[in-house]
Amino acid sequence: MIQSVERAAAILGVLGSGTPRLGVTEIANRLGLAKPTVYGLLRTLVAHDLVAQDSLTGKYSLGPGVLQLGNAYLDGSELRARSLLWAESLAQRANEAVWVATLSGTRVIVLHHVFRPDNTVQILEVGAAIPWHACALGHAIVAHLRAEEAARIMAADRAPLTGRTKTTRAALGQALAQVRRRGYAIEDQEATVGDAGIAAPIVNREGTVAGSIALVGPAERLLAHTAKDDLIRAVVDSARSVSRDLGAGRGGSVLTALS
Amino acid sequence: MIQSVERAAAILGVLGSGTPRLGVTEIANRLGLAKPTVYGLLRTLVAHDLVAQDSLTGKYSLGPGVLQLGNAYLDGSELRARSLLWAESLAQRANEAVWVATLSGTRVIVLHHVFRPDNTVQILEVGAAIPWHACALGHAIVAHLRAEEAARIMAADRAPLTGRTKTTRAALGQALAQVRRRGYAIEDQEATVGDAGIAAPIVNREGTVAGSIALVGPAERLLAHTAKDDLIRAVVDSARSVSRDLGAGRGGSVLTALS
DNA sequence: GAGCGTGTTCGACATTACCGAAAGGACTCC
DNA sequence: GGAGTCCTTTCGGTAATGTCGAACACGCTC
Repeated sequence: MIQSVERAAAILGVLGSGTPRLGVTEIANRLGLAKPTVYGLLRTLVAHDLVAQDSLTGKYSLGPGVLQLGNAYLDGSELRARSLLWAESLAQRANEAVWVATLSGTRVIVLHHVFRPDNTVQILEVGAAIPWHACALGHAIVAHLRAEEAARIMAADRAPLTGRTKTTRAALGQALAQVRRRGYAIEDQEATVGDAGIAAPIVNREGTVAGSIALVGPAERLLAHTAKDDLIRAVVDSARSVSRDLGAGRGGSVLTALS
Repeated sequence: MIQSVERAAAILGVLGSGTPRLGVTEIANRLGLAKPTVYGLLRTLVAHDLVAQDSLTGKYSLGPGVLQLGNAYLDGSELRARSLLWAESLAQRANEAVWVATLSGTRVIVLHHVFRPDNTVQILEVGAAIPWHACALGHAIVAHLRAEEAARIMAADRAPLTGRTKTTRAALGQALAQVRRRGYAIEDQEATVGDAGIAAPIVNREGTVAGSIALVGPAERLLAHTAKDDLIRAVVDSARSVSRDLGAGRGGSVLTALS
């Protein structure tokens, strides 16, 4: 594990989380490093456009290079490519917004977002990072990880986003067990007040979770008794279709949970 | 300039350009490094989710972390934030798509994209990287850079994207001089066959170019004699408005060129 | 104008990452 | 089926490399 690269990545992480513009001193303090160390790393990152420096204040922020890389990631993402059509079809069938996501660290990153087909103004959430414990997308993924990975993720901090966010280890463990039993995850206003989610895991050809697909929308619509079961079926069907496109066999450990 | 970080950035660059999945050997060859060196760097990048490894083939690709960073960059971008409203208004006024971009290396990165307001299916180009010499957005920016920076960028390779792409130093120099004289840039099918662009530079509070804003659409509509002058005026007005919001003074070196 | 807060430069120390050579697998082709 | 040929990965010595303390230059506030 190369130390300086690790520190450079840590700097990018700090610049990417919360406050967008930081000084050398501030970054050095947050990472517990000497100022010149951080300065050298920053200069290198600036040279590669991964970090930009405000020439007036001297403070640093992320640079346009990371956006370019992010776009390249999306272009190359097999999960995203395979889910485009199924996500569209799920959105039409359910008349709700669809998100496809994958896990990165302890957060879930939105790879694809199909707007609810009703011509209202919606903002694109592609690239958004959501704490895994606060959304159905995250539950669907983490519930099917290998035990050691799941343990590592459970050990991380779990700050509540709304009054309904589950944060205790017991509550989350129980939720995950339920996801494994049922084959889908439901979240009711744990990430955003008013919004709920229904998600199911997507499996790759090795039989491990590659991500998840979810319906996201107002809780009263998504969880209404009249619609809920149909929506769940639609989500699970879509997840299975994407998994099949990714090459997952029928006998995968996760797929059996879905059937 | 820290060597290992530079090499890590180079690896990200290689993974982000063209072929999405590469092996250790391939990357090592392209960068002229020893295999174990690349391997160590990759392991570190994988640990931070900036790179992902296909556990079946062993090959590497960009990871979800870069997408998260790209999104964070957009959230923190002052240029993007200030241009949101003006871009929307420009799109309405011109009834064409609007792009806002900034320079990264020798390419122009799209920060914001307002669809043409006609309900047709369009794909979002945010994050796309376009060679500076092939688009009006790039010309508008490079024409107003400091001489040394402009020289550095002129020195880079200029591959043609269409049959009409200008690639000679003379032709580009002449085009840039024209941009400086007129205060806007026009491109006719140099990046994409059928599409043209009209762009104007955006200036920050220090009086240097922060990016550019452009109308992008079919050449026969954008460059029609009946509409062209109105569209140019609309673009230049928008660029000036965004610049003002960014705090640019009236006496800036670039702004004078605009008036 | 003194004091504090920046971002930045310098240089010596020893930590650190580089690379050659070789090992462990997977696949193919005879 | 077994030898050949890729591939990724591991090891360990060497010297290049990045780290950090102290000091500099600058802008701001009091």
